[in-house]
Amino acid sequence: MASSTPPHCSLTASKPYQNHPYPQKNHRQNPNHHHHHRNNPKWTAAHKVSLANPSLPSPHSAASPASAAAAATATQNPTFTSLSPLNAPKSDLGRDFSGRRSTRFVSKVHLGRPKTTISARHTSVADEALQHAIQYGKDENGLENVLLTFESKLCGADDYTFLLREFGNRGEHLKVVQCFEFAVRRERRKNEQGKLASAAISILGRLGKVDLARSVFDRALREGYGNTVYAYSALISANGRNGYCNEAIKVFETMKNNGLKPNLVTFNAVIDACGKGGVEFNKVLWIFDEMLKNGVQPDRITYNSLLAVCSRGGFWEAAKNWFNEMVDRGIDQDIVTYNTFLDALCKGGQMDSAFEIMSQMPTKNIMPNVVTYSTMVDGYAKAGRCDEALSIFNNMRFLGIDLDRVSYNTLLTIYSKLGNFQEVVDICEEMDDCGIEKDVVTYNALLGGYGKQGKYHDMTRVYKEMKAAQVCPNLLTYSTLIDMYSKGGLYREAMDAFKELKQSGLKPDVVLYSALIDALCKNALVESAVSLLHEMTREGISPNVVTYNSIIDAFGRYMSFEADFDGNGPSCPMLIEDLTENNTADGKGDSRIMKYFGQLASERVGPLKKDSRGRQEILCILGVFKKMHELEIKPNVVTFSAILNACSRCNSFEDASMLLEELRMFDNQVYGVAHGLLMGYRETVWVQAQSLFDEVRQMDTATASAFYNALTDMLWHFGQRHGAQLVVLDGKRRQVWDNVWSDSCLDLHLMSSGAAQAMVHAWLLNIRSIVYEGHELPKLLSILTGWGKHSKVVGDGALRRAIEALLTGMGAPFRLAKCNIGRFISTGSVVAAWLRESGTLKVLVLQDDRSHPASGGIHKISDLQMLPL
DNA sequence: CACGAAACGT
Repeated sequence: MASSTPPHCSLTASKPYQNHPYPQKNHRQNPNHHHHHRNNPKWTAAHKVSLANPSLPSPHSAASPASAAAAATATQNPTFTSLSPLNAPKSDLGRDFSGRRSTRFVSKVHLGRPKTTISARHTSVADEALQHAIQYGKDENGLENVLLTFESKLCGADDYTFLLREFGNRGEHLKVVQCFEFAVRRERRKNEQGKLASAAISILGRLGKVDLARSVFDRALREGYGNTVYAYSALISANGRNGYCNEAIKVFETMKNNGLKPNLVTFNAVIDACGKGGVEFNKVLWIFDEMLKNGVQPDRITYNSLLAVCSRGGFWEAAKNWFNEMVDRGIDQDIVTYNTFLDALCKGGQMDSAFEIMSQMPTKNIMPNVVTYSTMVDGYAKAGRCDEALSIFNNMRFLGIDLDRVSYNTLLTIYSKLGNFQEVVDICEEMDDCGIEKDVVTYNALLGGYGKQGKYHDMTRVYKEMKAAQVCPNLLTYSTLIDMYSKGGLYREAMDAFKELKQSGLKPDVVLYSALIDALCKNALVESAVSLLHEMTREGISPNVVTYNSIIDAFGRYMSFEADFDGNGPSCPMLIEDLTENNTADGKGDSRIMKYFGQLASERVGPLKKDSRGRQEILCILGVFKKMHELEIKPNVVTFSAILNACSRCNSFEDASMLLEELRMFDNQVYGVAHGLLMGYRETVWVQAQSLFDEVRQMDTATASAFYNALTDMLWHFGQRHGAQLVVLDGKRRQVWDNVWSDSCLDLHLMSSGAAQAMVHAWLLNIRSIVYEGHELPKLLSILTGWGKHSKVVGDGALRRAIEALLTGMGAPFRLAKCNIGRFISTGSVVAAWLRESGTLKVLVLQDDRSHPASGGIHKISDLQMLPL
């Protein structure tokens, strides 16, 4: 195990669905790949690159998806640019199946423009039939009669296909089915029947009726006209566009097994399905590769779908490569290309690049539209740059671009998150005025916004309003309600929402379970949390990294790692898992969830309850880690922070080393830095530390500061105080905590206690150098600790007390401000005098308990046990 | 073929 640290750990892959794109597939293109990985020293620059850029699938510069694709192109399909004989016959199905085209038809028809200017393949009789169908075909019999009336005049599959599409445009899925059945009964020619089937499948797919699409397909197969590339492609697309990506891929495989050759449309549909379904990046590469090998030339839509795959996973570098590849291949780029590419950049946090690309659009004669702007607005908001988000939005308004529901929802989400509810109300009114109705996304954003601010009454009110407006709640709605109510301690309401969820027939997903588990964790009901973890697995819902992070964090928080050999602690749920294994009957899980709510509501156990179970719990947490490995759940930076925090709560090196060992299994680089600094091999690991910090800094400040806090706390806790200080200074330099210090003020409110203490020393040393350079200090000096908002226990002032003890301990002349208990103050002259005292420097300078000059040796965790505490 | 909503950390 030790020697096979998984290479797939990604610090930056914080989205659980985001699979790290390590190209298991790529060694074909890069035979050296595996060789390289195994033999590389642990912390090469190569590893760094793979961590820093989730879009780079391997340490190889040549193995980015696009260049992998390019390599495949170059080595396996030299005829890429020419039409290979393997290429399936070019079809115009792509155009034929386009819902947009038919929509355009409708508008043109309705504008009364002469039909001859449209490349319509249907006859005018079909138009007439449609008008009749709209007028008289309201019910099944009516439509049957209309169809019978026109039967003799309607001309083949093209006319019927036209009707199918028009019914589709009107959302009439039952009419689509009826019309298809009517038409196919009257058609003898197999290929015409096939056309009808493909059209019906595609249209039903667009309407979200995958089951109906499937039944049409099955019927087509049974009746001998369904075994065509077109029907399969339509079914793939129907599944893909409705999120049944695995099913889409299955259909794709079946199709090939039946001897059919996928064409451009098929591949486009499969790749598109992958993007929607969040399929592993490698799988997509593999399919794209297969496409090239089969001589099917990718077109604009293929690339747009590939870009969408990147956007989904945040693989912005791959997107960049593919975007450039399009230019190289002479493939036209359209507004969709740009919007998708921009979205990939935004999702990858590359806002400045995105802005640059957007600025170039007009020079390419592609004008940014409402989608472009919404994408950018959302990107800036997600990057925490709300000012810029709002200013982009105002730009869009200024340009007179018509706002759509999505753009309003995006804006609404921003104001909800900012807690600016006056704006939220105003926007809702504006939407009303424009006749844009709130949809489920709007309501979910509102619910989340009010909930996050603790405005549970408003949340309840909005939920009622939602139901009154007959907007059907979805799983996300219930998840939000349950999560928010639980966080607010309103377990009764949470339970009610859960009951409604059950009544609606929706099934809890991993997010909902994770929210419940987190609620249990936050109330120190870790055992219940772990047993719910097993419960969800039994229900067929796989936990992900977020689920585990909650639990690991709770262990770190509530476990005391003191050895306790009474041996009779409550048994660990992990260990009795098998006893409850056969509990899969439907409904049992639900009643158990109800039981957990009851447990939460009873408040018998407060968040301060600490069990002292020692070894038992160590075994339990090790079991949790083991399971995480078994399920191949990739940790992220939150996991690392949670493990480091747990280390800070260990009373012995031994326990901490056990946890660090877990860290090592997850990620050698993070382990290397944490362990190296802890052991005093700072000089050896500092370069690695720098590259690690570079990556951490790529993330948002909350995530980054959490990691810095956790690492520093751990070092401080185990006496590596100089090391801790170097880490916080690095964090300060990278602005992990904003505006930590000025000459007159040190703001510690975002810092953990170890980090804050190390920072106090650093700041005072800095002030001291000002004094020794002969400069005046500001009249008033302050140290802010806040009110414990960021403390593990809200309002307990742990940080304040730690700083107070620290200042007292070193005799620093600061006192608590009278009006603000989170603020220590002093005057410049008093502090300057103290700094000039002979003993002061000595108490300010921090030392490490352990330090080793650079020796370059490999240091094992077992070294820990050899050293004194 | 493009844009929007949820869980972990602070």
